[in-house]
Amino acid sequence: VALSKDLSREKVVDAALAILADHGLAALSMRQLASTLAVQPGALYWHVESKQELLAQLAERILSDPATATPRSDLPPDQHLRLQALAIRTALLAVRDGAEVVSFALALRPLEHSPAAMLHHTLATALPEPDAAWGAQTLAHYILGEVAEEQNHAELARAGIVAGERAAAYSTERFLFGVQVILHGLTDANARPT
Amino acid sequence: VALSKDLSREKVVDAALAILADHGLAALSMRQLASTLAVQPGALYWHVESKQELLAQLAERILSDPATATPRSDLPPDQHLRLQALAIRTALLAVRDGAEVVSFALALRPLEHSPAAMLHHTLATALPEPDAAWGAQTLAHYILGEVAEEQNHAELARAGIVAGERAAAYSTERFLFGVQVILHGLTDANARPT
DNA sequence: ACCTGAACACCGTTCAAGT
DNA sequence: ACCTGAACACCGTTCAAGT
Repeated sequence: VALSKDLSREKVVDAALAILADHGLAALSMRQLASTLAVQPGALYWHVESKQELLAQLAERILSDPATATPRSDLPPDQHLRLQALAIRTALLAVRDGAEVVSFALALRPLEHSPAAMLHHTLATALPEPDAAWGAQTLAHYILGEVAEEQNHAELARAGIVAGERAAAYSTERFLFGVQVILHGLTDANARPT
Repeated sequence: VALSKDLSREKVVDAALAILADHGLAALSMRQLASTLAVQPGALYWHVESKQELLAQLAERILSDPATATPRSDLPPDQHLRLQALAIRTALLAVRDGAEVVSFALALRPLEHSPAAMLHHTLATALPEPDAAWGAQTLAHYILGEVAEEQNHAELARAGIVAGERAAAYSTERFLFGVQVILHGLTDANARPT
């Protein structure tokens, strides 16, 4: 993407994000990344500690969009949460294997704008603890799981390993059904196990 | 594990499961598997089509336990579902990286005993379609997401990449909270988006 | 300070050739 | 029918040496 020399951490992450978006996680190797930047593989390690850390950087980038573009907070909490969930899903879908990269990064270390933290911010205005925190985690799991399945399926279809199938199977409607189920289950005090 | 020659598909899967359970997914390479079986790497490909297919076989093994040991069905559906969810979680936790292997396999191809199908069988006795089917998927995502996070964290802690932390963070109680939220949200007709 | 060149220790998969 | 030997085309990471 940037064919000139003089690497920087930013250029490395930019180029990596471009490879991820265009060709997916399987195509994102340190060696391929180096060749895109017209540089030897070892040069990358001056700017980034490891491939794991690079993936964490990519996850921050992917999540920075829905984190900044937060919808107007004058809405009732449940509507606000639906918009947030949709915004997170859209951001993950915008990059090939986005959900897998974010899931991996979340396991690796806390992220600046984790989905659970974003949702918790809103959920805390409507629920007591620990319901708000646990509910945010449950919602975040659902979002990442749903998108990861959708994208995994898309990757395998692209590789010709599974049938292409109808695109309607993973519709926004279905996604919102799950969000609605979780939100409805949360907004009842009896949800806590006794 | 089986040091004698005369390979078979079963012996290959057995040995692979042993490596997975003992050392995790990162240690499960075809070459390492071959050396465990005292055989050349190429020999494996006579008995299994690819590493992907081998992982799918492992997923079937992991899930065969909670699928057969189905709890008595004379219970009310919600109690039955809680026991099923716990049984699936236990089976996934029994093998290192179990949730990740099952998630990958589910993306690859339909499994004999997929968590969603097992849960759907019970859920269909209490809900109309498509609520039962979508609800089963939502629950399955939650279970896999919860256990995957727990296991990913454990793997990274084992590698010394993240702090060990208190084990109480991922307790059964927290898991059941999420299950309860989803079940409660499902058992209301208003859960469907309008 | 930043990058090259070259190596180390690995991968999954294929396939002629042997038995 | 089943396995070996050897290759093909890759990996992530390190590190002396250059500029």
